[in-house]
Amino acid sequence: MGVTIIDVAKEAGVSRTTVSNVFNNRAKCSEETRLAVLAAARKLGYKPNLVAKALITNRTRLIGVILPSYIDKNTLTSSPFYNIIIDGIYATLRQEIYYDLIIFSVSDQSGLAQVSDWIDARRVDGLLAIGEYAPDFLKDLDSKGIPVVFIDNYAPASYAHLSYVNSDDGTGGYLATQRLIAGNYRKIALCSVAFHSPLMQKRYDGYKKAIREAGYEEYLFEKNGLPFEVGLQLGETLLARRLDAAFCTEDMLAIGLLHALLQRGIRVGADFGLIGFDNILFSQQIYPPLTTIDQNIFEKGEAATRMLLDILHEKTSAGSRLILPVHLIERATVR
Amino acid sequence: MGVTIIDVAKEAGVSRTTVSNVFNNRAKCSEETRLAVLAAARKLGYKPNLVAKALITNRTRLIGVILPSYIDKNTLTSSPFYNIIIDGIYATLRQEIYYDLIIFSVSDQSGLAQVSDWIDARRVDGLLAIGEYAPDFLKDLDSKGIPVVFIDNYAPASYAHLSYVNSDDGTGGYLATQRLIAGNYRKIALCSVAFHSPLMQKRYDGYKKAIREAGYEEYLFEKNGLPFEVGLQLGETLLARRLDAAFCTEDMLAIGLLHALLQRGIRVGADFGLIGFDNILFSQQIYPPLTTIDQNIFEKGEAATRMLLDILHEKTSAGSRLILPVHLIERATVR
DNA sequence: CTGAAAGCGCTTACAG
DNA sequence: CTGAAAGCGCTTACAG
Repeated sequence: MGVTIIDVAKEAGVSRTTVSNVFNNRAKCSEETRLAVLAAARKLGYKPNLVAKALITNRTRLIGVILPSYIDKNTLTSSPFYNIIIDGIYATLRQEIYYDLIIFSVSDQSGLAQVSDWIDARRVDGLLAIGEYAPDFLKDLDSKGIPVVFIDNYAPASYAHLSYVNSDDGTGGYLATQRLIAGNYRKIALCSVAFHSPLMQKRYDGYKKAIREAGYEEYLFEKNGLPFEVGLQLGETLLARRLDAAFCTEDMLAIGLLHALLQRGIRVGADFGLIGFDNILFSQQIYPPLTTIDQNIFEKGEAATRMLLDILHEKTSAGSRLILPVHLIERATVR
Repeated sequence: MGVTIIDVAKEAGVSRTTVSNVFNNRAKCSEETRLAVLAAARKLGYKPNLVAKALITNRTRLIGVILPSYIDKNTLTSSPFYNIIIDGIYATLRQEIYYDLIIFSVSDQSGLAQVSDWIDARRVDGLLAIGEYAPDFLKDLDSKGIPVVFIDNYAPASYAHLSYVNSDDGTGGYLATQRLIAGNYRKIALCSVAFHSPLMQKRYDGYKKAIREAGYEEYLFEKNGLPFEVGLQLGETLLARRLDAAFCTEDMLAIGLLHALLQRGIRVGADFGLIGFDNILFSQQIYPPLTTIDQNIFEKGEAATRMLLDILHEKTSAGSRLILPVHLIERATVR
């Protein structure tokens, strides 16, 4: 530590400008000096200081990720969804040297102001945000002058500097419900957490459409809380109401429900149809494996990151929108 | 953006030193000027620039986390363990204002050099590292002059600047095996991935001890790969060899095995005893819920972070070691 | 209690 | 092709 560009310049017998040029391969310099600089740097163990570089260039090469963790303190633990997204983000970022991630975890709505300050303090180059936030916060983000790409949030459409990538949630809800109808189940529930969010409403729209087309009746079960726990509690309710199928708006909810059903000796698939949404890894690891709507979460993370990077490099403009396709994954919880 | 400490100083009619003092509440200044500075800052929308601050103070308030992802690109997705750790880290960090996390994900052993450069470039204040690494890399980390705290790595004991927090792995293996013996199973397998790592050897030691005390025979099944997949494949093998119980050195392995067993119509618990290790959230969400060894992963993340922070604040010295207790969680996969 | 000055390690016009 | 100089936004002795 402590060896700076000046030391390298002295050692190589050139100016610091030249050293800087070599390291950023900007101005063309003779191969001779280039080698001399590199040799001096290696000899001295010189490591460029990104902090100093960030100060002068006004670019930190830091991407902030905003995660809503007001649902539960243990965001990552309880939401497999976020993990896949983050894996997708990393996979993309790793291809660009020296872009790093810094995660801002929003513990509650009142913590939003703190996150806002944090973003300013760290001077991140861009932002990736997952999920829904208060309108004021969106407005605040929009005013920061850095690109932000949302995942699973339809609101950015009304802001000039916010972009988003979402999945085709409506079609997902439709496909799931249609499959249940095709499986000859009669009383098909829609189970949801955060039911009133725009995202869930789209999934509900799909359900509604399929139900109407079949001339069936709607059965809505919505409750707030941790998805798995809600699913667990819903088992009893659905059985008492004599439902024989359920489309759950997220996998963890379906997995909780599956647990409750299995516990009561129900033969899921044969006697009760169950479809989730997300296709998290977990959904195929449980037994019986869950039939679900795949929304390519990993690719969603990749796409959002690619979009942000493109905006940063001015290959795309802010305010872009992308909707990714979904499809049904047949497994064992539907006959 | 763009408003600096100088603007605030002008607006408040004081020097920048005073503004700096107010924001870091260092030197005592009159309440009057303090208020004036704060008012000016608010009026102008001043946000301190952590990058500039980091350059001058030589402290970035950034903690690096090193994650081994050479097992699988999708580290977070496939390893619930890491998520809990990271949640624990965040929970602790959030209590200290302006400490952030930057994650270095090691894609393969050859990527180690890159991670090393990265650490230097970002000038992180300290490091948290999870899992096992090549000896050369440990040596390299040790030489960086910043504190690093390991989780699940026994090697740091031989380095002056590396600390660690681990679980009582030996006792865990012992408790699990003992419980299986008490359940009257006769042929108890030990299933493991990364069997030759020091960590797994400790769990194996516990197994061995219990098996010997009971006068039983050892049955070792080890294979490298993704834990869940290995578990899935092991089902057939164990059944063919007429084993009637298994202690799996990690939950995801046990969950894969459980899946394979259920698929073959085995009544797990009644006819086959199964115990995992970790107590990830998943282990209680599956059906039947998994009997396992709880190692308090969340608290491990918290403890490691606390330790790092204490070293950073010179309340503890580098080279510390902490072993956390484990205990058996009774659930449904053992009779 | 407050201010003038030096400096952290880099980049970037601008000359030559 | 290479160098001298200014400056990014802050902190920190040191005077007063």
